[in-house]
Amino acid sequence: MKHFSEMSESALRVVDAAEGLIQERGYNGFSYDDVAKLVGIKKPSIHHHFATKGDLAAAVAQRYTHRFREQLLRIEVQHAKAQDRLTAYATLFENTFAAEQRLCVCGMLGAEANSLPEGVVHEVSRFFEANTEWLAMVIAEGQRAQQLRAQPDARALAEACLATLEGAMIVARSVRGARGPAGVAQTYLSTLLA
Amino acid sequence: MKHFSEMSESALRVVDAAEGLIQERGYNGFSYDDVAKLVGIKKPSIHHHFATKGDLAAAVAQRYTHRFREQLLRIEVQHAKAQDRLTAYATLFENTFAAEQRLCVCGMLGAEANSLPEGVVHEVSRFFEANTEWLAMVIAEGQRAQQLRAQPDARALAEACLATLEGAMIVARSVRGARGPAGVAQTYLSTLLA
DNA sequence: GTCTATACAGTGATAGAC
DNA sequence: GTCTATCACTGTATAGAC
Repeated sequence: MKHFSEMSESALRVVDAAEGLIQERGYNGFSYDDVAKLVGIKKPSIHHHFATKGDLAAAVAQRYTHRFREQLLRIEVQHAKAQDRLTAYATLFENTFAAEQRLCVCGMLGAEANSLPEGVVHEVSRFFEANTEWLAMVIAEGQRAQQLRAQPDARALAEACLATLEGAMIVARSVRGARGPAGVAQTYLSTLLA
Repeated sequence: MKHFSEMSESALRVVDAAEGLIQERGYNGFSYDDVAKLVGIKKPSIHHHFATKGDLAAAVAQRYTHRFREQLLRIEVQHAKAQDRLTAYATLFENTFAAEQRLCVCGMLGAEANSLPEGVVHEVSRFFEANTEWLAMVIAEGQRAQQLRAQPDARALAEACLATLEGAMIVARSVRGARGPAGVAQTYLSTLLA
């Protein structure tokens, strides 16, 4: 697959449109024609940039993961304490959700994983693994600095944290008045504090 | 909508098939023809039982919620301590997931909520609300009995617990070697203990 | 890089016979 | 309750001109 940094401007506009559609309706809920209408070109022009729908979705997931990792780095630089880093992490999900109840691209694709082309699932798994690894690092550091309770091991807590945020977006989508990911994460975070 | 207790045997076989398909591929990932093939009848016969796809999905969600509530009652009867009840609760999700990585029906539909007929979303929200309410009750009782930490309020912990389980199924679906809902829930539960 | 035209299977849904 | 036949439409994808 071509890396998004080498894509033409048109191709990137296609990725932009597809990303929003995946977050709103999922892989099985949008079509090449939906993308074409959003970008302002015709359906076969999309195929020129991405031969198959799976290629397009994989590109969306790849760029999403890349951008997410950049945000994680930025959080590491801007915040020193574990609780501040985790709060900023939750804000990433909250900001996504605040925009028209958009889901995490990989949360949506993860749910659909069993009906997705292999290449897409691979990109999704990379997203989850990168997030778990980063969270485990942050939590382990916080435990060593005695900012967080030392109790369960960092990797397990990281998995639980990621699952909580992904799940919170999904539940909040259909329950009127439910708290969004930031609120739920705050509850989770409070159980980790020393 | 007709209640499933008044449905014909054929209609129930249709609901069985649709339930499995929704858990595997989601609302937008299955068709009337898929259901017909599983049941062993033709496509228009499905329409005889459920006029629209939305009607069918709503019936699936309704029955799923009803059965889930029965299980919650059973847990209340069989287990007295909060931690045992919560572990049994997590086992419900684990059992679902253990069968071919099946998702919670309402977790899947919740992700797709923005592209679903209104009636389906309503049933999904009832599922989440019933679960949150039950969990809040169990947790509040556990806190009063000093089996759980008294720290954050029971309702917030209940929301976090539900989100964690729903999210854990989704993450585990695309990450090879990730722990399932039971494992992740155990981590969450350990942070609640007194 | 974009277009028109088109192939071809699948979609949810309806009509009407048995 | 199930069927055959069919509807109008949408789906992904391709061929080939500009």
